[in-house]
Amino acid sequence: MNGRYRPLVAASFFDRPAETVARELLGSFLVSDCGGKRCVGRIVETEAYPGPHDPASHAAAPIGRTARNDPMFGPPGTAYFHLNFGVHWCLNVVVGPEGYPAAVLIRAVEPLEGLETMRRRRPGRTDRELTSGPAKLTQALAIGPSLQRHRLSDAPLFITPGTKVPKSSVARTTRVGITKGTTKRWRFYDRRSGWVSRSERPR
DNA sequence: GAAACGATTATCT
DNA sequence: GATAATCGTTTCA
Repeated sequence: MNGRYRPLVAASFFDRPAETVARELLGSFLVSDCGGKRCVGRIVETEAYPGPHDPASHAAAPIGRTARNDPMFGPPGTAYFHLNFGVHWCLNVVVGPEGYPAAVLIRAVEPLEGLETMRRRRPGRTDRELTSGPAKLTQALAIGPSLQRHRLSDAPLFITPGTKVPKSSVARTTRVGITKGTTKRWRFYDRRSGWVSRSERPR
């Protein structure tokens, strides 16, 4: 059961350009029942990786389709988990038509429900540090590559409409931590939230 | 505070 | 063999 949260309609919402989905995902709720405890976060920061023309994408044109990026070619509304620096798992939502590699990275959420469980999973952290980064939130929600290609309309990990972020509160910047495609402003966040990862790393 | 840096491993050249 | 869509600790001001 999905409890009191109603799943998004996957096809219509996610089968659109990554930039559009990244902006509109702000304010949605990410619900995880993994590990037997319900944890809910409001999505406050995202990044778009819109296709093969994006040199920063794991599916950039020179790379093509490989074992690692294959989930990005899957149907819209499914999960793509990738490992970063050998240690951190990050969650992406696959968007656009099946067969076309595009995704939205979920960079930060604001804890709404299951705070005690998240604190137990990330001991010694302040509440702000629970979910204010792409690999922090996967730890707090106890999610990872066992959910590779999982449909994000189904338990135990799904996205629901949540509360809409007004246009005036949406900030748009360049993406964080990449070395290619650094001029594109494909990062979106809710400027009212205290859970946004501020790390804009200079190059 | 801000900035530097090491961890740790799959993936691609 | 180099690199990477990060995090957490240490170091310095």
